[in-house]
Amino acid sequence: MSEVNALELFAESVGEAVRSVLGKRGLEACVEIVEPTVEGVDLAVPCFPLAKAMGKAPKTIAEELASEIEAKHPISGVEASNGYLNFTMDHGFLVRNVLGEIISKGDDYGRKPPTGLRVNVEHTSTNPTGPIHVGRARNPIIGDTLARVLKAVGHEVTTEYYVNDVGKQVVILSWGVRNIDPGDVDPSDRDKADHNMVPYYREANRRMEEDPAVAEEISELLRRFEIGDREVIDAVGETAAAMIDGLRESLSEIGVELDVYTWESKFILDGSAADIVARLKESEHAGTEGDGSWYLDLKDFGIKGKNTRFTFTRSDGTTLYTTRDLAYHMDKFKRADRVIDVLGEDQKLGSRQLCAALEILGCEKQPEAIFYSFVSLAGGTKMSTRRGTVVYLDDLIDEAVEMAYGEVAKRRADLSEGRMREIARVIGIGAIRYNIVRVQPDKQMVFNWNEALNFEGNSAPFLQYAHARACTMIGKAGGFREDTDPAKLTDPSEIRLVKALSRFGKALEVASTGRVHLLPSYGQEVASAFNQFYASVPVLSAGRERDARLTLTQCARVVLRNVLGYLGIGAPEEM
RNA sequence: GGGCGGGUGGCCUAGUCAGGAUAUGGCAGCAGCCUCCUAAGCUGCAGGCCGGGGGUUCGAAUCCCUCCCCGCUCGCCA
Repeated sequence: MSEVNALELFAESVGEAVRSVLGKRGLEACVEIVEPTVEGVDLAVPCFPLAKAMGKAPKTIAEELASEIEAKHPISGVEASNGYLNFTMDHGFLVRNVLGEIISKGDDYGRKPPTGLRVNVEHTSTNPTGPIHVGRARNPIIGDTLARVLKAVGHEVTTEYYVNDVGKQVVILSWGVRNIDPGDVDPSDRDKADHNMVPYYREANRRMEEDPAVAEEISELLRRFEIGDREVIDAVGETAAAMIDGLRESLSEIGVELDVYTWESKFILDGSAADIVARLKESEHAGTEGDGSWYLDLKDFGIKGKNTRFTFTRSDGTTLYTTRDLAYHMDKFKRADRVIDVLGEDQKLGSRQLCAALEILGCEKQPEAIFYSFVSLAGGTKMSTRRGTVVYLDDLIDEAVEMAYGEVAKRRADLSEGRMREIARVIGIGAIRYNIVRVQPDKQMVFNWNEALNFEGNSAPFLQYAHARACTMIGKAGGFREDTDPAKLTDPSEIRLVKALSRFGKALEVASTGRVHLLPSYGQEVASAFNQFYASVPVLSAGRERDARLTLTQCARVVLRNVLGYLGIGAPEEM
């Protein structure tokens, strides 16, 4: 069938039709085509901008133009309404093209051909000083979804975790794990590498604050670390690695696997951070306090405020976080054409400083950052591992899976225990991912158990349910012939569903520009349209329409499964 | 105090970049729908000065100005 998307073809035809009647009047106004908000219209052209040039009321213009435009394939109708030219798409064209395209492309429906562009997505990168908590959980979920969607639009994507194994917090943790007697701390609530270290981390912080000797010991470790003392670096690295193992397990639970783990200490050890320092010192924007510390003055780079300085070395000559991050970004640009960083909103200034410094270093490209606001607890409490005000991702997963199990057990007593557990995992974890990714990243979120565990309406289980329904129907059908005859798919619910399916490619494209929060709404739209179709017309017991309706069901199933897939959510065949 | 981001029915949320018709969905509420393909569903009802106030425009949730509230940030921290 057709390789060209029905929607695009239709939009082109509308544009041509309108341009043609305007051309007769000697007008070359650019034609604006909008998505209509009224029922039964597929595309609309507002005539308001034409009013001035034509010296007439928009309403009159619309009527005049409508009478001249001939509704030829694939346009089935043109109407004037309130100053708009309303176009409807030929039903047969729509149905045959959309269903035909889905059948011929299968799981590739909506995907774009390879672009050859290498895109590096850095996400998660949480400090290895504690388990992943819900406050930071947006990061892996947004990052992983973005990576999946970028692959869908044809890019070569690498995902990467930048492990912060340098710095005070991880040194404190490492000190705690080595120096605190297990008897001095309460055991953790969960026997898992990352959770097991939490009590030591809290206790180490407490001791450091209370005991100057401990504080001095930790400062000494830090000094040795930063001048490149192999023994200290290895010890801290070992602690960080154990922590990362725990984090990786949690990430894997929610369907997030990263391709590359890059350790920050690498840039100290291989001298690239020192090289960055040397190059920055040459810059005309560089300055020094005379005590050995160096900074860049970034007032010419759009950094405002009373302090436009970005310090890149301490007075003892050691590097700072952002300096090492510069070395890291230079490294990433050697490996990728586009570099995307998914970062917490607290990194905004640092990211701008990094971009400015990259420019100073002569780097032609800039990383693209996606910032997200932190998730807080009710009442605005910030999540903090050290203070113990925290909901861990692992606990949220357990809770969601347990609740999903209750729901499955309630309605599917016919399934085996193992099968019920399996389905419950996919549903519970899906609910978490969906609930987090559905919100625009820069909007602050307050964690709420009821919402996080919502299994209805705008939720992953809603999509999964529609998908499972489609699967059972096809299973029960026992074979059918593909039929895309438009004459057999005329119910409004069928047309609505086909239209929803036709927008898949567009939805992926939009999501790939960084607006991943729009993909869940698209999925919701498809699932909702499918459920309406399911409720409005019989499928298995239908007469001459049976094959056509099963074909539509099959197409909806493909799209639903793939939307869920791009969201990193499983699509069980029964639930 | 400066910078950046957010403020949309009781609650959550889309739309804001590229201004257009009765502002998108969901949750909770109310009223219905399982002798028929999974009721995690469907149908209907109710609920809004799109934070406040000015302005630009034929037209503003969207653009401009201003004020208010919330978050982040302004370290030789990471």
